[in-house]
Amino acid sequence: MGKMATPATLSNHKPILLWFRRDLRLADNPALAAALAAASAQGKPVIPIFILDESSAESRPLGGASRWWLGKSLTELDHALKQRGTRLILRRGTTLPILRQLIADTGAVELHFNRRFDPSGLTIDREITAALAALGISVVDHDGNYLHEPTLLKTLQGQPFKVFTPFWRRLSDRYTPGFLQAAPRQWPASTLSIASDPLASLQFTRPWSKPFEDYWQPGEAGAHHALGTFAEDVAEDYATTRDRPDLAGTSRLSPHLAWGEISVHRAWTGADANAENGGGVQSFRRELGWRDFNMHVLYHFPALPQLAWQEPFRSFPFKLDKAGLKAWQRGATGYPLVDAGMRELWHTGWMHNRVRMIVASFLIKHQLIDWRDGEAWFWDTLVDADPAQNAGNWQWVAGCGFDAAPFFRIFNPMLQGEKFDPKGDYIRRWVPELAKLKTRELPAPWKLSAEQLAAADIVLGKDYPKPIVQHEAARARALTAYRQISGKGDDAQADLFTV
DNA sequence: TGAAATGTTGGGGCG
DNA sequence: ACGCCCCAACATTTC
Repeated sequence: MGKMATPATLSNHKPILLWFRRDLRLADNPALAAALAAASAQGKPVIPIFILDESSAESRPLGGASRWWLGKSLTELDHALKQRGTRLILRRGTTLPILRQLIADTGAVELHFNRRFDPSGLTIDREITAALAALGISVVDHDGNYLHEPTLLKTLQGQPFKVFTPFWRRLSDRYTPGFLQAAPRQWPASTLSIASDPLASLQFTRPWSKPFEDYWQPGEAGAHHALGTFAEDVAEDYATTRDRPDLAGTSRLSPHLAWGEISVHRAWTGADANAENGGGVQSFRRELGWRDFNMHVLYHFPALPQLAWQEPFRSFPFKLDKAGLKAWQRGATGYPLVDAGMRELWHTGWMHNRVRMIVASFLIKHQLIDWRDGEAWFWDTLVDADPAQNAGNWQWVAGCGFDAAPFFRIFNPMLQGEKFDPKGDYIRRWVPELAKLKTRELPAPWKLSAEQLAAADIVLGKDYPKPIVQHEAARARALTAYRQISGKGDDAQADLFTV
């Protein structure tokens, strides 16, 4: 019993599989810790694997920016494993046959992973668990990705939460930091030789993703570095600076959390390195709470990425406007703050949170374009794209989700610029053709005189687009459309297509 | 985690 | 001195 030494030749016969998914880290990883503990107790090797499965009908292919990040992150993980004497085994294809083959090739008897709750992931995991259990494999899943897994929190009536604030109250009342454990210093020795698909074969590059390297350090080390910077320099004032896209006022942890390069428990506890960070840390933890809430919502409403939660919105009179969608995607709406955000997204794979709300509101409410078109664009271009966060936040802005912003809350891009980019630094950075304008001239260049434009070397419609919609009219049109679906409108025949 | 329209108040200019 | 008007500042309501 117990820790009796086992000859290495025998031990290799029954390895333990450690299946990485969106938890690409060695520290604070319950599945990893359990696999290593079992291996150590039984003298077995541990084989770390990652499977890129885009085969199942319901699984959504990764977006381009996510692919770029994943390739980098897997490289980092493989590097960290090599430092410990092993390496990451990569496979691309359908999960179950790949696992079956690995088990047949290695004689593995045990599989560990951290639970996930997105619909396609859940489907695959249930299938795997049943199929491998039938083969006599011990499949062990772990709690490693959320503050509270979505299966744990229910209202007093036993229902899923539909409103964030009570959800958050319950979560933060009950929360105690979950699994935290330093990365292992070494890996169990193994003589197994297992083939791995080369990273390049997984096609992780996209033509436009090159500049991302200037802005990000994917991988576990980069994640911890980002948290350290946040705790030291940013967290204290986070409650206010997080709304300022012109400042480095956010954590920038979202892609690291999306790929699980850092544990959400580590982010929770690590944010208050300084005792003075109180208010900012509370505000940051609330954002982590939104991450849990969105997963909670997706778990209980799996159609979230495709279907409005609130039924009246399912018949919202969206416009089919390919040109308008393209203008939004390219950052050519003629509204400088909107365009700045869309260009930041394109160049860096990320957009400041407040600006995300503004550009999303603009697409849905000013342009009357389906929120799912925006969701799809973000899915392709965000390095932090996550099925729950992306869909949940788009439905929130559209006003059709759980606890959503009311539809009649329509952002005014000019006002938002004055409030949250008061010196115009953010607009000037991402829309450099407007850089010579005076700060008060920046939010609405179409209102400027010929002299003002000339002084800044701008020809409107040539150097920078004219606005594709007119704010006041677009706002009125959105409210009309909203009244129409909410049943409050007696003007159902109102012309929604002339702004 | 809005904005605009509408309502109220109070100081100051003015006859 | 007083009432009247204007309007900025603030508050409330509406979308």
